[in-house]
Amino acid sequence: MAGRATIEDVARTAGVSVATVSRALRNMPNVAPATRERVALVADQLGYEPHAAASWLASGRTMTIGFVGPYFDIWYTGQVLAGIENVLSDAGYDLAVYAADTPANRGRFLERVGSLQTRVDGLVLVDFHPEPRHLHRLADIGIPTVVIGEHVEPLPSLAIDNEEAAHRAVSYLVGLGHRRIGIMGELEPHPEESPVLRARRLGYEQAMTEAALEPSSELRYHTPLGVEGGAAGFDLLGTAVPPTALFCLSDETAMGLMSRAAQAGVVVGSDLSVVGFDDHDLADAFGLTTMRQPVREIGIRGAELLMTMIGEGVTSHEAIRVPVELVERSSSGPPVTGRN
Amino acid sequence: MAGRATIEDVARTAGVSVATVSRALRNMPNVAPATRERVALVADQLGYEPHAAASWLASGRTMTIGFVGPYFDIWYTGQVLAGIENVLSDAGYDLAVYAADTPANRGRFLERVGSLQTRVDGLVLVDFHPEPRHLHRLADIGIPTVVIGEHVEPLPSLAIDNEEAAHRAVSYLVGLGHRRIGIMGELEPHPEESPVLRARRLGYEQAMTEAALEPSSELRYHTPLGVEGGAAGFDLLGTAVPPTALFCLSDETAMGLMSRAAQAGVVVGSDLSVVGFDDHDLADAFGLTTMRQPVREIGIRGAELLMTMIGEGVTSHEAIRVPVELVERSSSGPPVTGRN
DNA sequence: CTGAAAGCGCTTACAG
DNA sequence: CTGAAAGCGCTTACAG
Repeated sequence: MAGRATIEDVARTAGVSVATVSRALRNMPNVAPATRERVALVADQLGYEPHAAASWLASGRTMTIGFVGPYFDIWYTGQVLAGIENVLSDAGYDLAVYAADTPANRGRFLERVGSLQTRVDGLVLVDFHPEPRHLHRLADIGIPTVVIGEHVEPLPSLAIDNEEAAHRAVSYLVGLGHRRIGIMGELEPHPEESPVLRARRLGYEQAMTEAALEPSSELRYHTPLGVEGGAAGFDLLGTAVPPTALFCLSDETAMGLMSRAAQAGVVVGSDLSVVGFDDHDLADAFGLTTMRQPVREIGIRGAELLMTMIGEGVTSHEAIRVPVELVERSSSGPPVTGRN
Repeated sequence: MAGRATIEDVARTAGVSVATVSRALRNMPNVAPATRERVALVADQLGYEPHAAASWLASGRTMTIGFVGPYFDIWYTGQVLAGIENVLSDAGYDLAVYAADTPANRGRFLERVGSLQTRVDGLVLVDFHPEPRHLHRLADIGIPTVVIGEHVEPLPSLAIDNEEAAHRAVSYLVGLGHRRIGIMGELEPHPEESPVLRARRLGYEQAMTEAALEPSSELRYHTPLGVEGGAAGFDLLGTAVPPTALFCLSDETAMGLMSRAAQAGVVVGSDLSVVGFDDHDLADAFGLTTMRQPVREIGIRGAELLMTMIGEGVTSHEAIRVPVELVERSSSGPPVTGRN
């Protein structure tokens, strides 16, 4: 209420110059111990807090990192965000979040991306899928950036191998004896199919082909990702010859599907095998077989990489491959004999 | 790469003063249309982006809102955050997020809260539970603040009536005929019991008492919130006389419990009735009866309230009560006759 | 409608 | 080890 104390107030009452206050408070070298103590004491008494914008303007450092990600209300984003937040707050950085879910939001973000240059010291891009021209834009701006969810040269990145993981999931179903294996989620030619989902679809197709199975279009079930999408997706199955197994592009899709299947009397795990993707918190509760990706760890490692880049002023170009693990649960099993 | 363009560059090449550039670009009155156009054109050509810190320092406005919330990896927080982000980005505000989950984090936040004065134009506190001295601190700082999740005078707030909602949930179970109704979640004397959870517990106790039932300590199952906690909580039930119904303090707890129960051969909905709290995305898939709170809407309304306060420079003290709805699904039903 | 100038509160060479 | 001073890039009365 009495007005903020400024560095000048501290300097005056401590009987030193503002330069000395600045150095003392930031623990810079070349300050006499006694001086440092006195300044700290006075600053404390006055309740002095440096004005972020002023120091930022003078130093060029913002001590904040930008997080650009899809929907904040999905499980995946929350996990990554939590991991990142943890590392950054330990390192003394603030976190500014930007949603880039809808095309409109992405556009808005890209328009403003130039302004980020003066707003953040670094950037984490989660599932952002920059196009080449956006990459140029980002490169021009020159903010240290880490990409999560895919590899985008020349930026450093952390990502799983979606194609390989999907291939493994489907091969697993093949190994169980399934022949009619469907795929469910956002699929081409839907415009929303992201590079991540495309890679998973390709892995599916390749595994099918390798097993001499036809990834026919009948086995492709296009539905939005998410719980509702999965529930709706179940209704797409009710045609002539249903699949005996389904590879779902996300756990949420799989769980939505499973719940609708159960309502319809379909026994998941025998009538219909389901494999998901993510290892959502509730996947275990659902008995869902899935491809586990260490989402939270990805966030942590991404943030750590960014801190290293900023701290040491180095530019990384490494594309880190994060392992994915098949977690077998009760939603998958051999096909029921006598059927199919 | 050629170095950022500054307002001075724009002014020089447009042949006007920086003051005029500033006014023109921010659509302030008293700029000749022709001038405005020319300035805009030049700014565009030069790729000019105002330096956030400079304008912030000069104007005192940061155009960013602080979000303080618990764990970013839980469903509730993600929903609120998504709602808020939406409103703020439409209004042209940035969002800075601060985790205040662990006591350590809360402490760190409170220590730094003074510095927020110069970092954000407003604050949203989600389930933060400020103590009186913290409130004073916040009041001293004088940042427009909206509280979500509880009512904290004199700050404006949005919250459900946790006690009433819990009361309703338990009365519903009573109405079904249950007598041994347990409560599960984080319970006193556990130090982590938040005001929110306490209110739910009180609602439970009151409903029990009103029904002439004893909320005995045997019926209190203390377990961490979350899926794992619920699963672990099931094992606590296996004692002498198990409850026929359970009120869980969160849907995640309820779902964890249900999955473990199913594994153990307990039929949820008849052997054991379960009512949760939240209406999680997956509650429907689980057939979970629950108290639905409009989480995302709470975020949206909170952000809108904050925008109004900031935009119109008014201080609100309203404590907005948000309605909660009982959603009946298959996890609850009358107790099995012949038992209990 | 426009400009000159002060000022926002720091940081950082530079000089001592 | 310390201080004087320039400078970061804007905004905002004030004067015209």
